[in-house]
Amino acid sequence: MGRGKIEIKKIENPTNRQVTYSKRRVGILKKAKELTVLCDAQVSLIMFSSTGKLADYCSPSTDIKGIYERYQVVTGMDLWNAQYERMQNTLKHLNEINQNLRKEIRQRKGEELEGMEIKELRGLEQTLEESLRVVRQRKYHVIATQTDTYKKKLKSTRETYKALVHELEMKDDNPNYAFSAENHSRVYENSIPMVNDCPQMFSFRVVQPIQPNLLGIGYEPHDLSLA
Amino acid sequence: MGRGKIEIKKIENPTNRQVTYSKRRVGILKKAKELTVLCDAQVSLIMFSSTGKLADYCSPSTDIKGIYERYQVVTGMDLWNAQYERMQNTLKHLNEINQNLRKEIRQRKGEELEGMEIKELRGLEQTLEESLRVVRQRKYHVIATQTDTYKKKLKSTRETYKALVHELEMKDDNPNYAFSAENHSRVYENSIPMVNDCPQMFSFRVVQPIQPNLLGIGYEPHDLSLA
DNA sequence: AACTATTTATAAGA
DNA sequence: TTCTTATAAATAGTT
Repeated sequence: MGRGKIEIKKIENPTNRQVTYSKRRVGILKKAKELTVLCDAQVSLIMFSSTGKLADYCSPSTDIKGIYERYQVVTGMDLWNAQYERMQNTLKHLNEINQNLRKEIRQRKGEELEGMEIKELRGLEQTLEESLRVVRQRKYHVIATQTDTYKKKLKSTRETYKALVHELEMKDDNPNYAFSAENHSRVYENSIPMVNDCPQMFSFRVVQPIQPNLLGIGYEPHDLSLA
Repeated sequence: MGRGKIEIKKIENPTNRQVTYSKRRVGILKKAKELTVLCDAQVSLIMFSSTGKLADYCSPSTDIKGIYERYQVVTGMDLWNAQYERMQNTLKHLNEINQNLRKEIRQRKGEELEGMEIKELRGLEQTLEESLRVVRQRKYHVIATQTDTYKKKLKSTRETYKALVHELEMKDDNPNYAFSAENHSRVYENSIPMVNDCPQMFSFRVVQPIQPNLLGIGYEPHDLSLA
């Protein structure tokens, strides 16, 4: 489209090449814009001249980053840089470790034992026996500690109560002993939360368990009896 | 450039728009290629139609990655950050899951029980009891299967041995039974490999435990009892 | 950068 | 989609 037809091959004359680049750059940019507007398309055009000068266009409805990400999604192109690849590998590795950990848990739960040999089964059995021993020991320890705490609290509450009764008796005997009605009620209020602080201590043989969900891990207790 | 001049604004008729997109897409791609060749430029062109279809061109001297990296250098824009951050988050999340899985395993091993309440300890204890039960059951099953297999093999070997002895007795009692000296020696020759085929079957009850190693399964050295 | 002869792209129609 | 064709647009060579 010009005074003469030209062959599509590199223009060897640098000046000529630069002139043609300038003209055609304008042309293609215009085409890109028109395409965007006419056809409601998203277009990204990036050009580097042979001298390294950048010219670009991007549809106003998006940006280079958006185009780039969308391009990645559509083409499935990955490994765009070493870092990405490294992270991809780490991700894969972590996933594998996760799978193995999950498998170990399943086996410790007694699931998925099909492939195991006697040696392994015997080892697992012994590990579970030892674990069970430790858990039981710990449970008894906690129970003992809590019972102890409870006893102390109960004792303390009783003493508060006794003191209170004593105070009331004093007042009955000697009305001048009481400073005010306010003091009285305060002592009563304090004694109640001390009992309610640890409700499970009183109810755990009776009430059905609310699932403890430590770290999202439940061990599914069937009952709460002390064994 | 057509039968009539058109205004550069969105073509509302979808069919028309699609047709125009197809035509102009070809045109602009051609322009990009020509620019690349004629002017020795590096061009990247990415287009998404309004229906989301991708079309792209990239100068053969480079690739999309190269273009975008160069674009980043020139503009100072960071195109990788979004992607990087997303992966970083996934990585973090996976690591958290990993930690939780490890913690669950440790607790199932009876380690790290300090923070657990009675409820949880009781649940864990019951889970371990159940697991232990299943593992034992499985162990017994495997042992039973193996013992059974061994018995069958032993029985089969004994029968082979008996048949052999019987044959030899026949020959001793009635020399005519043998057709020739050659036959004799052949029978003897054959009998030797039959015994040697499975030497452990004969030595099993006599010799001190050379591990039978049926099916490649060995036992834990410290405990071979079935309980 | 401007001009313009010519080629090229493409809008509309089939 | 593809082909055709009249016409608009782009641009090569020139000034």
